[in-house]
Amino acid sequence: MRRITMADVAERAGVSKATVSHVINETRFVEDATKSRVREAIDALGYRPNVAARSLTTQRTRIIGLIISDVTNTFFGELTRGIEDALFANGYSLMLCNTNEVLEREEYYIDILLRQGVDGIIAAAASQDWDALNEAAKLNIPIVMLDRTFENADSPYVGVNNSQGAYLGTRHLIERGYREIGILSGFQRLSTMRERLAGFEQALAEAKLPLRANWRIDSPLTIDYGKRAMQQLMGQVERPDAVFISNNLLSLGALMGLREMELVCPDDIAIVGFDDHPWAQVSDPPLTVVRQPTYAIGETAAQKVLQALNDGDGEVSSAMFDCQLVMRQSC
Amino acid sequence: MRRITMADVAERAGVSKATVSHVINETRFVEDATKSRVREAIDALGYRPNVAARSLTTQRTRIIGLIISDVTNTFFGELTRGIEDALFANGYSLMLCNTNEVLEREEYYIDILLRQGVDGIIAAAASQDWDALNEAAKLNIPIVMLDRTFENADSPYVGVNNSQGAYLGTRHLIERGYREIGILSGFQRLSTMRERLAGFEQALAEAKLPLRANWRIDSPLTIDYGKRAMQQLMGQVERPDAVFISNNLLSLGALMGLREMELVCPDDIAIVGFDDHPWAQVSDPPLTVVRQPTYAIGETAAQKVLQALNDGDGEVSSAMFDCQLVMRQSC
DNA sequence: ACCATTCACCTAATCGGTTGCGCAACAGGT
DNA sequence: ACCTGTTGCGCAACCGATTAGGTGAATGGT
Repeated sequence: MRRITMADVAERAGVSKATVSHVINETRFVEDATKSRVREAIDALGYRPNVAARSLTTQRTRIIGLIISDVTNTFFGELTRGIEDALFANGYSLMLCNTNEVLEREEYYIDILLRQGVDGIIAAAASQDWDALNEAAKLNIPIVMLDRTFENADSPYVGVNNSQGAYLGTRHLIERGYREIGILSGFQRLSTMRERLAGFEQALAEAKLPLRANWRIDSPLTIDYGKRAMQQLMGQVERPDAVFISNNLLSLGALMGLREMELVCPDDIAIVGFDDHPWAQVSDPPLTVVRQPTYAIGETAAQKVLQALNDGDGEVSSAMFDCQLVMRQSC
Repeated sequence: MRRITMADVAERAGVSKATVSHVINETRFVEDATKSRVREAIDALGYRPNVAARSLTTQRTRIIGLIISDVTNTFFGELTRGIEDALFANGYSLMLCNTNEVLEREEYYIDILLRQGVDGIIAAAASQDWDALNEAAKLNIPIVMLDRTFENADSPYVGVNNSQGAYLGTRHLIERGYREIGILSGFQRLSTMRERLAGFEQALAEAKLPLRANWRIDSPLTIDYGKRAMQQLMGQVERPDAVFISNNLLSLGALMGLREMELVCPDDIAIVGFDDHPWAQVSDPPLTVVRQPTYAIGETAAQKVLQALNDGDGEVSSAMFDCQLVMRQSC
């Protein structure tokens, strides 16, 4: 059975395709009688407009591309949900590109999205300087940097004030009386990691506390590496008595690592993590963390792209949220 | 600056659009010399094929729609990752539709996906009988039911053997010596919940253990309801000494509920949960769970749609994975 | 009664690719 | 020299919508 096209509807309603189109899009006045004949025909035939055909002429797809590194991470899941809700509310769809933090895959996806003709892109970029994205920006398609950004990015950023967050967490450790403080972080090519380290260092500096080189461990942002990092940290003769952990997967891994070494938190080492997670409430011990308003970040990012789409050439501003300290029992 | 089209490339290479198209798609022999002139023109101009135009004639989009209820839930995140990886490997893209378990949103999305002209749909349906989906199946677009299915579904299913899993978990409780066993479950309109309840009941029956009506609590699948359910369960005068929990969010909520009541697991109540989660290793206590091969399920689901796409009319089979018991310390 | 508007809708070009059909040029056979 | 077959590629219709421009009928003013 052939697909039903606008021509079929037009014929059945006894009007031209143009009129059908105008009824559907409400782009021109059509008499009530005609309008309802068209609507009736649409229902009767079960007509569904073909998006590809429409996109071809309008040059718009009502699709937004999202590039993230790991849907599995609840943090990104929550971001995605915020984005999706906002897009849904505005009649846009979401094309999900999960890169598993692989650079080539990022570039490949950018290309795909451009071919696809997405109206905008929201990206949590893994690269430190993303030519592909900047190129896309030149193509005049709005881009929003999510969670992370990079030096020469010329697109608005939506995320948190990472240094403020790290500062907050570190200050908390200091106030609780810890003096020997280390940090588990990701690699410095990620803007988030640079900023969090900066906030951390600032807090230490203000308290005139030194940071020993071997108390700072940078590793890939996975549970497994978090475990190793913690074990490396605590395997040393001179151990810190507290640690700030810049990422939720690292925190989780760290807890596993401690458990394996039969060390207990916070007695052997206190922890403040970054990013909250429902399970952090029931972990052993419940984790004190710096929380980001994740859903809101996603929502805002989506709104920014849509705004750029609607406002035409008006510059779209960045948005930086503050973090919040959630005290539990890991310090 | 105007978009660059195939005509531009053709002109620069001194050939016709047809030839350019054939070079790109390798659909017809083209002399090496010509071929490289075309390729050179493509690079020089930075030409990118327009997907909408292509879809219009080929009637294929190389997009697969995924309908799930909650990207935030790591379980779905993992499924999504498996699906995305498989699609990526085959040059397909993913359109993500997050329904937040809202029925109208599901139906709306189905419609969107059909308009979009997706080549296939993978759906974790919340409805018990999904007319919209069956209708789509009639439209000849391949559909795969993910994780859940429903009575009159005429599409293949990819997921686990839920009753086997629940049976496994419940048996374990029985073998550990528990006799007063309850169950926290979701509503029975979800196939997964029906099947898990069945497996649970079978294990009890075989051990000639009764199930008290008030030891079975069905609730929405959220952390919050998990908490309430557990508190309701344990607020009774006659308490069970063990409970099987059919869903990971409920398990998490249950742990929170216990904590609030200052009850300890497994002393006051033993738990076996469904679905593993990295955090379950470091929770207090580490949770014994029935694990599903989540990533593989997603991957398989994607492969099934692709297979349906390639094989034409060959029937695509369902795939049912087995669950596995992961013993930790909650019982 | 006639011309100018306005109203309600139609015609046809267009978006950017794909693809069936056909053609010119050349090679090979007789 | 002529016919046939093959090789490599061009022509143009088509996919299904949008939209600028135009047309006939009805209305209204003088």
